Amino acid sequence: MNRMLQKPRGTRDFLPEEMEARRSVEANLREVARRWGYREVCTPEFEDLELFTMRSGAGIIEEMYVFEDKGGRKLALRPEVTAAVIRMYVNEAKVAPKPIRWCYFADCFRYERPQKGRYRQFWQFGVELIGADTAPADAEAVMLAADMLDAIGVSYELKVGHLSFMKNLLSGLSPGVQRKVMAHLDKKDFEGLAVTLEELKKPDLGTALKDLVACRDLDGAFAIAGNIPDKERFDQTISLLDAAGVKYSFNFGIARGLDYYTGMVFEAFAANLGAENQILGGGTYRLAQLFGGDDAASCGFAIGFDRVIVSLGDIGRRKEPVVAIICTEEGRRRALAVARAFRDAGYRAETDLMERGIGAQVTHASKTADFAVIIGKRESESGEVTIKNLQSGEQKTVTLDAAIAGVGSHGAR
RNA sequence: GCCAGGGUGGGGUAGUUGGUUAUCCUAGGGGACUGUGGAUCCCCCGACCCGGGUUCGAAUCUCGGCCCUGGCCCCA
Repeated sequence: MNRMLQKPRGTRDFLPEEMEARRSVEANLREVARRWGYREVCTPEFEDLELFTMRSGAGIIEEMYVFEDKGGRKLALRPEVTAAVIRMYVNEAKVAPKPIRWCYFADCFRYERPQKGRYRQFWQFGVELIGADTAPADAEAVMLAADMLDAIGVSYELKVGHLSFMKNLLSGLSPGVQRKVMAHLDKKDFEGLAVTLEELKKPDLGTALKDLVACRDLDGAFAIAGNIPDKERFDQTISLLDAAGVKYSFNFGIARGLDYYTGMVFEAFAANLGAENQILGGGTYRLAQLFGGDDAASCGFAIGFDRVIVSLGDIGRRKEPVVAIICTEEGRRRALAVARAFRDAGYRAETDLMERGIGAQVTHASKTADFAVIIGKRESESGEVTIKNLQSGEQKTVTLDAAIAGVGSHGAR
């Protein structure tokens, strides 16, 4: 064992079985995105450090992979994709017809302590809806999120909230104090909250905030926080979600990302994941202006792909029949043609490369394949092939076309 | 950054009052054996996470580090 060749902390290797499972989930997500009109984009794996600090502040440098290139540029491996997509929009696509519907599947990097569902390299499947500043746009993002999670079969709870309720309650406070209060709420640290509000001589606010966080219905939220500026739009969004039959509950305590989210926010959680159980997060935001573009309202979300995979547990990979082409030395050339015929028919066909005897080839095939197609001296003379079903053990000598048809009529292992 | 539990061939394991060549299963390669060898038998391959300390001698005791699993914190 060579210690120099270990993989870096928080990264993973994926064997073929895992990759097949991951790709199958990914394909489901892609298919849902496609049906809703979201087209895939791709941005660089690393960007100017500034792109991320502009959005989220210098504090996040601690949690990023930051490095300097040979030209002395400060760069960072992307910790998320939204900022890059909006940069791309500003750079390349700000005159594209609105709304813009984009999606991405990308690996991201964060320098954090690995634990269940948290890795230093992880994948996100996300969508961004740019340029539609309306209730139907907000509703579409939530509906699409629910559709995607349903499509991959993960069991989840969807929470929808709106930042204006909390902003309403906190409007009298300075931004710094707001941030402090938000931190208390985020941790559900109501004792610390009470102390902070006592210092501000606003003990009543604590009660209202606590009620709001606990509130699970829309009327109640309006009663606690008063009428928010976006009331009409949020009402409309909610009525659209209800009409579409989306299953969700309200949570007006969703506080993360107050920095850049502007209105509706939503999150989804899986029950069986332990501490890192959030599998989706999103909301409406405005970033284009920050990156030098015209103001553009956006709404988007990202799915924590690795957490979804963990939550799904053992998922079946796509089943496909595997055909082992077995031959003797005199049949080898013809075996190549037979293999080609199976491949042309769309099947996965593998030939012997170890120059083993027929028996050993059958042994090997029994572990790795569903069918063995044998081309030896007898088959070469008759012009037929012998096909053996490796599960049932039955075999027969038939024409090549019949053998191909036979594979098609049976399932895989 | 903090806490707990771990780390023996590719996978799973036995082995600690310190003492032969580190056990077994499995996987992989080869042979017996040039048409079913998917069986049987035999052979091969291959490990004590890294480094320091104690000792005549360390997988075992000790210190530090690395990594894994889970939790805390954080979560754009």
